[in-house]
Amino acid sequence: MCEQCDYTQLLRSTGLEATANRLLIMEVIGSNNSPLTSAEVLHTVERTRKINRVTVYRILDLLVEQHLLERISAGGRAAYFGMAPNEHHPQHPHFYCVNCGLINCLSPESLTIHPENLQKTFPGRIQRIEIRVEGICHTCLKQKQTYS
Amino acid sequence: MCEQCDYTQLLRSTGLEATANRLLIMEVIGSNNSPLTSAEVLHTVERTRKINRVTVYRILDLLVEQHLLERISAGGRAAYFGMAPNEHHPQHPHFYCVNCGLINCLSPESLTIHPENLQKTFPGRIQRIEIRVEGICHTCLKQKQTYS
DNA sequence: CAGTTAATGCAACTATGTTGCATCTGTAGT
DNA sequence: ACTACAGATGCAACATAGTTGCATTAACTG
Repeated sequence: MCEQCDYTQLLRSTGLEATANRLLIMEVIGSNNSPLTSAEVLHTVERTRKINRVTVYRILDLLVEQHLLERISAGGRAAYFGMAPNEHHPQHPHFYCVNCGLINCLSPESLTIHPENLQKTFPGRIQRIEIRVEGICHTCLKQKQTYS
Repeated sequence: MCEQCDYTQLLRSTGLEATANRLLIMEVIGSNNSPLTSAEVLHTVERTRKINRVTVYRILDLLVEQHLLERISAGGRAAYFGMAPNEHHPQHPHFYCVNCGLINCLSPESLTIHPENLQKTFPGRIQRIEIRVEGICHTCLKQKQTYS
């Protein structure tokens, strides 16, 4: 997803120490082409370095809070984490396959939204609009005749 | 949210028995003006009738599967349940307050989406598009000067 | 009203995430 | 380099949301 990002730079810019764990987690998420769950992040990082499950949760929370990562809710219970929108990564919708649980990033232009109406009348503050497309992915469609 | 729906009718139309538990759960969700968690449904139903937690989960799953209810993912871990779009209830976006956890239904016209581009190029089947607006609600804005 | 099927209840379990506190690490000041 | 401190990490225990297997009950069919 991101080869152009300098993670150390990104971390420092928010005032956070660029520790080995934080860098590794950003690299794992940044180089994957779709969002990952905390468990997936944990297991991937563990291949490189011993790390505690709780540390992963805490770093993910911290990075979401600092707007370096984005928390994406899928159909299931687990949250997914991807790069937050920045100069290299525009915000984009996600696709969730209700059959196999796959999460995919859709291109930013694939769905456009017009929040002008909403902004006029909504009394709260809007920070982010998440668009989630649900359905059956290409692979599941091919495998199960039931769906076609 | 819904006074015009005949829940017995709705259940029967999907081939499900209209049991007391199922009717009650549909009434609880249908008459609330924002989506509820399974725990909220459980506690509300319990005021009328003894019911098991697992039964609530099973009925909610069943009704979502039959497209009578809609599962909405909020920022937190718990899923929310609301009436599925039907003739009385057009699909609509939801607002989630990241501060207090409030979930609100937005008017169907408040945000419009144009899925034409996506349909042209997406190889899977699209069943539903969920739009979630995240931010800080009016009440939290008023209470916390930090946000303003 | 007997037989059958679907619905519900109960207990135990899994997955995901959280908290409190102890320990370690990295940085700043000397 | 040494010390002191703050922040980061680890560990154990806990909390919450949801699931599964199996026994029991309720509802429909003839």
